[in-house]
Amino acid sequence: MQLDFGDIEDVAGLYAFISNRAKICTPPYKIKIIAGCDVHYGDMAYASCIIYDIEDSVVVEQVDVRTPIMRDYKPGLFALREAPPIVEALKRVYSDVQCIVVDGHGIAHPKGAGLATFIGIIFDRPSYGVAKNRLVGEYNMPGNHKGAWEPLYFNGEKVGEVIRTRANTKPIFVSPGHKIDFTTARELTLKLAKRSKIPEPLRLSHLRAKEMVKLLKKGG
DNA sequence: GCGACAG
DNA sequence: ATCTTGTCGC
Repeated sequence: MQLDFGDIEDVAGLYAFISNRAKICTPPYKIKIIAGCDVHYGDMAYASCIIYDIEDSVVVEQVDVRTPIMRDYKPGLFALREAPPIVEALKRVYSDVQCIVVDGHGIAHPKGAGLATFIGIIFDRPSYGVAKNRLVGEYNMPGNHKGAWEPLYFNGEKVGEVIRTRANTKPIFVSPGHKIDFTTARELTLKLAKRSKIPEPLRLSHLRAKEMVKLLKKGG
């Protein structure tokens, strides 16, 4: 599959390709090992992948990668900028990852193909997205207690959920990327929201990616 | 034309 | 996302 989105000419075709292959279904196994991936930017793109054991609540592997920045950020085309660095990091993961969670949306996207969907299709694994802000869709504000949630609708279809993973804090937007269902994504999200409203693997990869920018700027 | 717009 | 310290609040 074409992974160099740097100079893709048929962007619409690529999004249709990814969107058409996205499947929403229940994983045939219990997810124990999950990968959280995030990217930060400096002179280059710094991607961090944290492999987390859900049952034992521990990090079992960590991968850092640095790649050139191929595109600017454009709402709706986030995956073209963010996916390449994450793909490079995930290719170097040794563990047998059963699910991938990324900072962004899954099918809750104008074309039904957000970053989480791209990553899920590329690696043919369950994936979902956790975003701090809405991109598309309408919803009602969930109650102010941990676990409260409301469906997110777009074009008459449910595309995600707005979940309160922590009281007195803005809810987050969770949507399936590929090979996962709403309930599984929600349960994983709530179970992994420990130290912050953000799922632990994502919170840690976020911190690590930010740290990399700081440490590897000039030399490294 | 105007407002919205993942990170 | 990034440029940026201390500070208010749970």
